[in-house]
Amino acid sequence: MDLFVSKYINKIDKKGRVSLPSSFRNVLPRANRNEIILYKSIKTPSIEGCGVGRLKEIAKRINNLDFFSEDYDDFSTSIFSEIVTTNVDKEGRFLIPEELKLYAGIKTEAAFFGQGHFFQMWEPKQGLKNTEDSRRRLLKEKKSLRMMLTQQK
Amino acid sequence: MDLFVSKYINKIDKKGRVSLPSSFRNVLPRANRNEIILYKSIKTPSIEGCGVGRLKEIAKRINNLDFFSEDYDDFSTSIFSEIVTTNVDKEGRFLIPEELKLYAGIKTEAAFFGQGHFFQMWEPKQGLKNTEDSRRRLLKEKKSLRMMLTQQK
DNA sequence: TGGGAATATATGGGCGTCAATGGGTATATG
DNA sequence: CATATACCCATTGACGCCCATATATTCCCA
Repeated sequence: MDLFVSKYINKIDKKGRVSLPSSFRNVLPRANRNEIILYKSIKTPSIEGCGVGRLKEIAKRINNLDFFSEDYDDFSTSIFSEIVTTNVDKEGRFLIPEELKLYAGIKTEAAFFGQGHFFQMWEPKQGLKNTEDSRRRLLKEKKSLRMMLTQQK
Repeated sequence: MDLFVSKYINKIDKKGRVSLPSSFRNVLPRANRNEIILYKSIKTPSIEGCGVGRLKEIAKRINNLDFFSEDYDDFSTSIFSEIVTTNVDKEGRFLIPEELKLYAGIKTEAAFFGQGHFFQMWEPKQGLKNTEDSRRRLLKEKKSLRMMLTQQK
């Protein structure tokens, strides 16, 4: 499986380390399995993460913008300076930068939610509430959910 | 990782030295890890920097402008004639030329902002404000920032 | 197929190494 | 000779690596 799926709740130890769920580690390419990138989610108080390969794609896209435009600077600043890279140790653990923990309200535990090509980290209670909320929103429009799930390519 | 990412705030000591963040040093090619180039940002009161290899890329960008336009001369002059090279010592520190420090209003601390293929140095408060402003501008067009981050290949 | 052994995962902690910072001294350069 | 800059050494705290354990999972063979 090369997608981030399912959810896990892991503890943060005294040193601030937290285990990246094993199934998530397996999504990372073998070459860069010891480094991930993290950044603040745009729409929610959560942290998003993924492998470094994705960052290189983003870099390519930004590089294609007009170098002398204001958009270039805005994207470059908002993305590259806000992204942090973190090393995953041999046991599969990593450190969440303090600023990101604050942003997500994470203290002693982190909830990991698979999102396909990336994953989210939430303060457990808020994260679970968010899943309920989004499920509820979807069910309000049952029709579109059914379409989404049954539609063939 | 071969890109300048994340942000750091480092102190400038009595002698005027400041540490280039370790992760930035690793972006520089092994061969020229003790030399970087610095120049005034065209659009903001900040200093931009990168490895010497990047010079060719800058030249290419400027060359893509219309040769007979006023912009061509302006960019060419403002950038190339203003570039200074600086040595990074064995501890990873370098000196910021006085003129550049004045231009950016940097005194006792410098904030480093990763920008992908180069980095920016700001007076910390101004730099943080600039990031906020950038993000605010982009969030007005939420769609585009989200696209940049999540779009697949 | 049942049960024990081997393996993997999440977690805890010791310790060496490295990054950021400070300062002394030699060397260069005008 | 005076000032600037590079090299050397030292300190502190953070982080990575190693080792250890408990629980969960998989494997394998009788």
